[in-house]
Amino acid sequence: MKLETAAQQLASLGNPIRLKLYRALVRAGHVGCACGVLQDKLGIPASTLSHHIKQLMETGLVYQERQGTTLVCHAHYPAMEKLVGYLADECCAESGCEVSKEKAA
Amino acid sequence: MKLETAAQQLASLGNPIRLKLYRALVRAGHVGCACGVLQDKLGIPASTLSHHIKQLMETGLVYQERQGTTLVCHAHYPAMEKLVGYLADECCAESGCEVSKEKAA
DNA sequence: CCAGTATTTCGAAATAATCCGAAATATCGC
DNA sequence: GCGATATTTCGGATTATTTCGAAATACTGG
Repeated sequence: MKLETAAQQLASLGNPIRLKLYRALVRAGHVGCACGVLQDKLGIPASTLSHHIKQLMETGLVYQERQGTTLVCHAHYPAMEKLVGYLADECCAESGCEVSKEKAA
Repeated sequence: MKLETAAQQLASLGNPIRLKLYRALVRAGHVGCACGVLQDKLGIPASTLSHHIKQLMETGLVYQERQGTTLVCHAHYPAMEKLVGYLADECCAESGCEVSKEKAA
């Protein structure tokens, strides 16, 4: 994974609205969540929400799928796994933290 | 962990220079790395580097410790573990991804 | 306490992000 | 194709981030 890509994904999660939005999608699981529902749930204007969803899609953390007249948003789990892996990758190589202990086990 | 805190930490990692810097510290392990060494390693002006280190310290991902005349920077592993945990927390509750399989095991 | 090295603060310009209303676009069922 | 519903694009004002040189500050060793 490229550092530049990871930085963009982290930046896209580094905004309270987008993080809230992303976590709502993660919680929604594989059925996803419609833009309109997210709008109601988060209580923010449609144009602002659309802007943030777009950013999350550009970094590959979220994708959309049309179902009838609505667009359903999904968290792209593999992308998140890769990102977390990238962060944990070199984690605590020398300090023997929990994460590295789990890796060793 | 507060969403606001997580967002700030993610944002602080969401910049190529800071991510590179942070990963250098992670790789350095418990011995850490002096500001001056980081400056040479990353090849960026001291004032810019200081600015980015400050941001990482404000979010709690990095801390400094004085050793003689130099300031040594350290990655704060527990903060990273909490952040990764926050992201993985609700990950794939319904989709059965790798992470949730590991959690179940 | 002075010289020397290490790091931060200041200042200021360039660039980018955030926000949201209004208008535009997309899709479906009929 | 028309009307209804859903979502995005546009415009632009406001605020925040990034950058780095120069000056200021912090600390140690002697």
